[in-house]
Amino acid sequence: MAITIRDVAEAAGVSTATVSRALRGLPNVDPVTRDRIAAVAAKLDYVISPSASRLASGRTGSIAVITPFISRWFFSTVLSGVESVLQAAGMDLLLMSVTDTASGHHRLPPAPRLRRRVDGVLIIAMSPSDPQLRDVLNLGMPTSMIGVNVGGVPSVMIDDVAAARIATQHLINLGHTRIGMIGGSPAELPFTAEFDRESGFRLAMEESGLETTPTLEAFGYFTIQGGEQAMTALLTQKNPPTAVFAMSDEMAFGALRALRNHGLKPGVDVSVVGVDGHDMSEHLELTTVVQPVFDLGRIAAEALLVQLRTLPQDVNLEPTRVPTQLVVRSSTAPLRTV
Amino acid sequence: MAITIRDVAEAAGVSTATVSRALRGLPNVDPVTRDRIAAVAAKLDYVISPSASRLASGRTGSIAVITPFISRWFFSTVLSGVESVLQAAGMDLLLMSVTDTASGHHRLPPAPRLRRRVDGVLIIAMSPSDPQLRDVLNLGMPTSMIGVNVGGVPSVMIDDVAAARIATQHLINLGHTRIGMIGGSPAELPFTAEFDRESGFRLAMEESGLETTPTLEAFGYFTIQGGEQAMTALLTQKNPPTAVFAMSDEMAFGALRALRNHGLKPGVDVSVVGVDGHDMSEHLELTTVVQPVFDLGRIAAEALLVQLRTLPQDVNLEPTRVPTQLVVRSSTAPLRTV
DNA sequence: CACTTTCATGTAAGCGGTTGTGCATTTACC
DNA sequence: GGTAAATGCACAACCGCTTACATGAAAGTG
Repeated sequence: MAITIRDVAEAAGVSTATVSRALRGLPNVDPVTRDRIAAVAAKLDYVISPSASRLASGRTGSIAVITPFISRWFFSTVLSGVESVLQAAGMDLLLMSVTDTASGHHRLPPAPRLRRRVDGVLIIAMSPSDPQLRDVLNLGMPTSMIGVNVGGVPSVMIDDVAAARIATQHLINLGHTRIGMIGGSPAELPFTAEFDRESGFRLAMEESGLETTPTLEAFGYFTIQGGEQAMTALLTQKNPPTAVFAMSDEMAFGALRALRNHGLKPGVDVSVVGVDGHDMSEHLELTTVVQPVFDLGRIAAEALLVQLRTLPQDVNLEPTRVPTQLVVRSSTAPLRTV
Repeated sequence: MAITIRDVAEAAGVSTATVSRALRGLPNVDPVTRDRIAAVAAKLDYVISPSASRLASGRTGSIAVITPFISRWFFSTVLSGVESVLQAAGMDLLLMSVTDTASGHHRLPPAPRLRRRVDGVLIIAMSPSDPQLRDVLNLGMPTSMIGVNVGGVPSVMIDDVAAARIATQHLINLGHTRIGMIGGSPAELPFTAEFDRESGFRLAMEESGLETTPTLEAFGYFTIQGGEQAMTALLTQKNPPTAVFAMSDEMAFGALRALRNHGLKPGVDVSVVGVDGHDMSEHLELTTVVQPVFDLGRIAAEALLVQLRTLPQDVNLEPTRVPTQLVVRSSTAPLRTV
């Protein structure tokens, strides 16, 4: 049916072995022969059979990307960065989400679907304590992680502690002392970012001798809706905060909305700062700590490719930290002196 | 090294053929034998080699998803819907973007990378006249498209003409007569949606005996930024519109921002309506024609799976239309009588 | 010039499954 | 009880490529 390497070999008057070597650019092939083979292959419109190549070589030429969400801004932007690198490298990108986007419940665990199927795995922001993550890591295949800190596995991330600290410090510098926090969730499987950003928040508060009170902390589940509810909860306190640190821009968006619903102006009545550098943050005038999300994906993918060509003992296990930047907009402003 | 089907066969005292049939649930296997084989396979922790299976059977068990963008809301949401179906069906999802997200220039065309690699292709919102799309369709493999209308190829989409017409009619019903439009781009490769939404807009205007003037039409390139610039251009006309139909929510967001920058209030000074039902549209109080984006992906993926199990002549080539719904929010309001 | 290297290519044994064919052994039927 | 059909399973030929090893020729060496 389709053209095989044998057809090319016959047409070029060589063996299939030579065709295989010539087409893959291996050494020890006469340049003249190589050109002839290339010409014949092109004329016959030959394309290699990936299945056969994979079976024979043991390499799949594909990478699995495992992510808890596909359509959320952070995840799709990371994915975009990953894809740009893998496409350039000629690698296939297998996309697998870990949770059911529609119903929220967990799907088939990814680990069994990975074995013998991909050369490496790229994991986006799963919880370090997620058993599914453990299963994947136990596979022992080349792995690269984004925003997850697990010892002994290469990863790339921002310094979440520093990011949260800078954001909080910014509020403190503006004169705020009653500062609230909108976190992720009280669940037992926190993301690395969630954990670290909380630390950064507390650290900044402590450094300035400010108190953190549980009543000024709420959970927004990293969604707009959740952020709105969290902010509403904070605003209905007896003594509401004058400024709020939200762990993500999307929660901050919700917070801004809650403010508006209460007739309050962001930056005037209550300051809000987020973390992410979401596409819409500029549009909504949100002060935020911008992280290079596309680059996070790009760098992690590149690290994985390097890993595939490197001896295990030479792999860099230290987390790669990428820089962040505080971008101040009108959602934060000096505390109004009453 | 790894456990093969032969190991399982020996341990179970049968031939590899029987193991193969048993594990795949094929008929003509004694239930007792099947159970024994399943038990042995589980005990040995056997996983099939996809490469070998693919080579032998000719089926790859994977679907390529081709999309011009990964991180934009519409595309990542569609992708999410696609993924949910393919994952449930045990199919591998190969993600390929067509344009270089970083630099904007075109990458390797997808067609050569598709041959012998996937069982089917799913295409999201490419231009019907894109030569790359032609190349892919010429491959003659099972294909399903989302938001693209090309004769003879199964597709799923909303009725874009109707959606635009309803949105425009809504503005007309509110008493507006000077109605502007923010379209995609003046490029020679319009998306189907772009083309049809323009038709819908003109149709609604004509039906009501209203004039469309080129000076009240601008291009927003389907981005927030572009929408903002387009709206700014419209506002600086001698006789600016009192209402604007934007072809997408993201452009509408930009339009809202432009209004704010000019000290104008959406719904009070100028009404804005979009199309999409973007996550943020509720948050920004944008009136919009909601389309079920996740379902678009889900339905297209299901149609593709059906196609893989159907004779070519039985494939439904008529575009599947999914319903939309106008959601009215405060960005649109009756024309202020001066 | 005899001898060792190097280089270009061929030979053939896999890689790990799938599936058409054939052969017993049951089961069904009259 | 004899024949026909159905069932359960093994045999073995692939699927299309990769790669260790073999081979012969050309090039380098003292």
